[in-house]
Amino acid sequence: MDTKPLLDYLRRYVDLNQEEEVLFLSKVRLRKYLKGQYVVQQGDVCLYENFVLSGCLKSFHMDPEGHEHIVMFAIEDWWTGDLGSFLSQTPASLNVQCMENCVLAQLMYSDLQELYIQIPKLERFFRIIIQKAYVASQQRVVQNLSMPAKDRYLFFRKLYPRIDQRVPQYMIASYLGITPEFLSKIRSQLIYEQ
Amino acid sequence: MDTKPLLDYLRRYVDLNQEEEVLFLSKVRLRKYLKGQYVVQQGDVCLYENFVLSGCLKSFHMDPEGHEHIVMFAIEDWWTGDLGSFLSQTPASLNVQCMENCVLAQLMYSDLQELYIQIPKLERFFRIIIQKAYVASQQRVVQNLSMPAKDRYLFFRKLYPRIDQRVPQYMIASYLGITPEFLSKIRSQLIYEQ
DNA sequence: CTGCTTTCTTAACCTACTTCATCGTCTGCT
DNA sequence: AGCAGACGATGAAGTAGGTTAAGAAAGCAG
Repeated sequence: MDTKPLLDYLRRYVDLNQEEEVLFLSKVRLRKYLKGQYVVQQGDVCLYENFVLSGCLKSFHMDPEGHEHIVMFAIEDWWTGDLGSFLSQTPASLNVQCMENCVLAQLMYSDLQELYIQIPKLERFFRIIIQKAYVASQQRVVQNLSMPAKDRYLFFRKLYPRIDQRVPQYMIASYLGITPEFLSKIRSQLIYEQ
Repeated sequence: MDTKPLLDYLRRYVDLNQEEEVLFLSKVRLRKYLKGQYVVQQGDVCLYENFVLSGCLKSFHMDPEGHEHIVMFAIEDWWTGDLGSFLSQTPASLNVQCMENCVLAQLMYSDLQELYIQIPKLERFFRIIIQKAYVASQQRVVQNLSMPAKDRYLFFRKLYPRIDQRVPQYMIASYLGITPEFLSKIRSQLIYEQ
């Protein structure tokens, strides 16, 4: 498993020379996780920003009653972690857990700070990542306020076609903010409608 | 109306010398808006990041059926605008409208880019602002998924004590994602409970 | 003070969604 | 094979929240 997908991703947003790319990669650490393992735990400081080379993860918040609320999924070519915790180096409010065996490319906070100094262009790169995360989150707020569950589910399928197949239904229900039973009902209704 | 509150805010996060502060302020433009005026309109590119010196604004998304969904409020010492649109200079998905006469300190996108070069420390400042906005947005996602309307309202009152008094109830309802009638029911229930 | 508009409340009825309980199906174990 | 545990489907009954419609308060112009 190599870091080519990460480089490809990087090159989409910022133009580094050979030397800079080597320096960047020297700070990247590959790490394997098994299905079920936690990459970030609620309450801990999120030490790494993680680029998914292979596998599938969920990030979720556990509320005081012990219910999971899935905030996002991540598969190949996505970033994951608790970005808020990572950026401010304060305790995470999210858990990030592997739903399959995963290979992640990890960037440590302190290394990233060094990289910013050595390769200022990277500031731009990470600003874009934060920005995209922010826009996505805000869009999700508006959707949860304005759409009924069925529409949110249809939107979800359009937005993440590859994830819909790969993730158990009750987790999609959690992502949508409804019960698995109701998602089941929505699905059977959608099949009937065709 | 002067820019002291903006300077105070700035100083909380970044340490500028006299010269840098003067340069920063030279790029800031004060502007008055009347009640009802739009600072940003859905579809336009958001040209300014706005610091509220006085007044009260709402940012909301208008859905295809013509319903408003309030994403956030802003009063003195808050930033407002469509941050996603501003950062990427793409069309805004939000409207920002004054609910009272307002005085805003505006920073134009191109001026901010220049400032980043002249005062690199400002990158840090704005990264923190984006970060805070992102964390708040994500927290809102989790809350909308996990809490019933009553709890969300109680949380809202705790988080924005000054805004609760200042904003008509039906807008708070829109922010919470419920109808004004239901908010009224919640409120009378809360009074009864004491 | 009067009348007009905008906001808030109340109440009856309706719907989207939840809860709970049951059953069928598919895994993977040993 | 045979069992256990996870997952999904379905249906009955309950609840959170929406809709509609009417009236009471409250702001504000004349």
